[in-house]
Amino acid sequence: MSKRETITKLPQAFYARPTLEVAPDLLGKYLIYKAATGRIAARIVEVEGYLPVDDPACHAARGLTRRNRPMFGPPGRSYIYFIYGMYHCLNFVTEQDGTPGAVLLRAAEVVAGRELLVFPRGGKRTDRYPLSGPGKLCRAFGLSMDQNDLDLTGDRLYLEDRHENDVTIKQSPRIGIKVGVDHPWRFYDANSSAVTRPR
DNA sequence: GTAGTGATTTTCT
DNA sequence: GAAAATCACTACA
Repeated sequence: MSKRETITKLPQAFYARPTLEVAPDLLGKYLIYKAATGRIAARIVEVEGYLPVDDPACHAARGLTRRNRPMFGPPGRSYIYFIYGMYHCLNFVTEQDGTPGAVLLRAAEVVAGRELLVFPRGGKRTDRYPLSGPGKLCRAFGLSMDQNDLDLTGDRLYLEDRHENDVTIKQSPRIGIKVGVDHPWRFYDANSSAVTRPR
């Protein structure tokens, strides 16, 4: 306990900012999820921003739909969608209420609750299995549509600020999209080995 | 080691 | 009916 070790839950005001300000700030923060079986904590190392304007890759680019409705709501909530018939992706809603914007969580390092994670092939080789990818991450956490539109200032799913400053932030184009690739809105911690590997 | 493709279902046109 | 903010497996060098 040398320095300040105050751990604070990120307030709604943290999310109520432009997406491109929130996204890099998320690196080095900790994601806490209280599952039915216990508590999981992971350090965020890779995210992508999806903006309300000038972003054809954003789900909200074509207006409000049933799926992207949480993005149009108030900030500080979760937005989870199902894709490719088998994977879920977790986002944090940003911007003001009524303005669609979100940050996709792409990769994290588990620091607590590793034994609670769900892995492919029935849970073999759980050691050192990286949460490198949005689909993997949600599967490991057991996230599904049941956790969609949760309040991130609540107790079930939230982020902690542990005041880490040893994050080397880099940015690059986003991954897995076909339009809007020219926007470098992916942010990651260059010190982490859990970030998505380039193809 | 890299490259290519099947899986599988929700959502929107 | 087609596409989707992905992953893991298979084939081949």
